[in-house]
Amino acid sequence: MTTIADVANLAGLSRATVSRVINNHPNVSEEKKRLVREAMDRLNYVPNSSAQKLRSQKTDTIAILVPVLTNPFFAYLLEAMDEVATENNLQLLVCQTRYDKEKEHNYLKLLMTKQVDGLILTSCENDWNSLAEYAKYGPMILCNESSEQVPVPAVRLDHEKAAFDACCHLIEQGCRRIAFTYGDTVSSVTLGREAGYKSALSHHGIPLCEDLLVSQVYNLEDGRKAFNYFTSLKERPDGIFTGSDQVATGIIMEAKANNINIPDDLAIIGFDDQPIATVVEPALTTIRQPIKEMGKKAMEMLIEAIGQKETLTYQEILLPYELMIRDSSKFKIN
Amino acid sequence: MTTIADVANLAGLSRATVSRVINNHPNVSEEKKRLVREAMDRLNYVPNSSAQKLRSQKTDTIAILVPVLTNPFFAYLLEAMDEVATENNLQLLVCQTRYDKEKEHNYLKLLMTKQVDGLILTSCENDWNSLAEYAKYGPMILCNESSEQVPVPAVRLDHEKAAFDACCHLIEQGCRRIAFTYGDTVSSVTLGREAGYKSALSHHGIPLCEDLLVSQVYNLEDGRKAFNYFTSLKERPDGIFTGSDQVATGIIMEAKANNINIPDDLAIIGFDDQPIATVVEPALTTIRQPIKEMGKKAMEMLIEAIGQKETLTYQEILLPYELMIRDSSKFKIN
DNA sequence: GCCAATAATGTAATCGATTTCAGCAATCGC
DNA sequence: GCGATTGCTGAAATCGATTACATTATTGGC
Repeated sequence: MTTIADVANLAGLSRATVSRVINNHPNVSEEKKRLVREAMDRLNYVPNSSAQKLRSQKTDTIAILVPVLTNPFFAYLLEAMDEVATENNLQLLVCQTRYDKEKEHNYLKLLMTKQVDGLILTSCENDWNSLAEYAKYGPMILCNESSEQVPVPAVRLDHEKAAFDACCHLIEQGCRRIAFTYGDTVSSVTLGREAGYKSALSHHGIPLCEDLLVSQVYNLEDGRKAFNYFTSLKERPDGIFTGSDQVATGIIMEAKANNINIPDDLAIIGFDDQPIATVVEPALTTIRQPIKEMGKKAMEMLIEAIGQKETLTYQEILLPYELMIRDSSKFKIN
Repeated sequence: MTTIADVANLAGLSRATVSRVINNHPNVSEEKKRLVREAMDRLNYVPNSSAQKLRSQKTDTIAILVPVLTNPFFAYLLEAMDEVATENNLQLLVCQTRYDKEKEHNYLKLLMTKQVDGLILTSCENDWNSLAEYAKYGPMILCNESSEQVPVPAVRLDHEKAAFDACCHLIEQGCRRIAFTYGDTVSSVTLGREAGYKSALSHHGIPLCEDLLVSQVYNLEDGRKAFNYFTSLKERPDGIFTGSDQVATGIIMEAKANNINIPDDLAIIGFDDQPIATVVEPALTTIRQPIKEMGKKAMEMLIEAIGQKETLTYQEILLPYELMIRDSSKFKIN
């Protein structure tokens, strides 16, 4: 392996000068610059980045924690973050937690071990206290999730309000037994949506029925299962607010396979407005999140935080959402 | 920041001993182990990984180059790789090239700068020669793509044969003017599929028509555009073999919006058998790739290559595929 | 023409770990 | 009871860069 010393020798200069050329320091004569460049070319030299990181105490790498990449919501979020990151010459370390506490813990340690300059959390399995612990070691931003208990800024949308709107829409369309499916029990996203769901019900004087709340529902396949669970109930729901377009799509497909009419027998609302929402038939009513802006904003905030070196505080940036009303929830009245 | 020296001081031992405890070396007495562990706990010590990497000359990190994460094919591939990687205590550096030559170059440099122990390429923008150049610096595996010109093993399926089968199927269903959409022009995937497409046509004595070959078609939206291009032709195709389920879905949706009957007016075949293939109506005929096995296999081979330190050679592992016949291509006859 | 300021370069310390080597103590075999 | 082996520990070199400081050469002002 060729090192900076080899280059210095070949160029007949000191390592310091070579380093200055690498880092574009001023005060290096053109003549020596040329010599160094030639030597670097001839030796096919590339600086060892572990050494650079160790010495300079920064990594130019940012960790993004996502539960899974196969959920398009997170894929699009990552894409947006990646855009901003590469513009700023930062690398992205993509970490899939798979909704696993321990995996998440391990990835959070990246901040402690100085393997990354900062970290963005898009979902959270561990409790907020332990998160706050990690936040001491380096800048961190919450994106999608949020908690007042953590001294960390958050970029997200108002899931409570969004869920409230979605459920009110179902009620206005005539639904009276509304189910709610979600993924994680501890996530702030879930808690917000659940609160919105419940307040919409009580706001319209509809009693809450625990049978209609289903957790651990993440993807298309889970959606199918959820549908079958609901049809197994004595009193079936006539509307479902799901936490994801994938789930909603799974429900619709299984409903069709079972000759249940959507939306007349069962109205469905998804979340995210992913491409699949307009592919499935009937097209899915859903809540559009400004994913791109969310990812960009989170990354921008992190970059600023890294630059400033000040300790972060709790702060929330709420982004707008939009209820996209499509056929899966329409004309339930009459 | 607390270092190994701080721990050594507090424990009243040398740095060497602390290091041994960290790395689970034998020949450290239980007594000292305890002392070290206590000191580490008390100081909240975590080893600095840049220092570890520099000294040990390995990173336990693997770079995966994908064009985009929003294409589910790559998302699922990554998921499979991630599974094997985490089992082996390896980190994944996910790199999105966005079909950009320069970005790809930069990511390939990770191998030279020793930022990663190995690298998997799932698509390739640059020419094979320059790739071979990078391959000198560390182990590399091609996954999905392949080329005899690069001394690197490849895991993929036989795209030529798959495309041949797909097109023969269209022909058997009665299609006579078959279009072909693909993404990149230089990719080996495309070249293989194109060859299969052409040989299927000539095998059945169907003339090739350049109008029916369309490139730079990647996603749902591109699929819609492609459809509109095809309908603008004087002689429209009666069957389309696309390079991706996303594209095929876009075509189907736009066709429906234009009252074109699928498959009677236009038969469609996708590629990958992504979830969306069974969501769209009519369900999409497509070629199922064993994505999970492909990702796992590629990662396993890379891990082995990293262990062995031998120079790699050209080698191909072909995985089986399956033509999933669904409604988008059925019953064209009569 | 002299002194101060500035530019260009080198020396050596440093980042935080791992690992070789050597030293010492304890154990073993006979 | 003595030499050989084994187990445990520390001193110091090392990985490959960056950078504070020192040194020398050059320029500028008056």
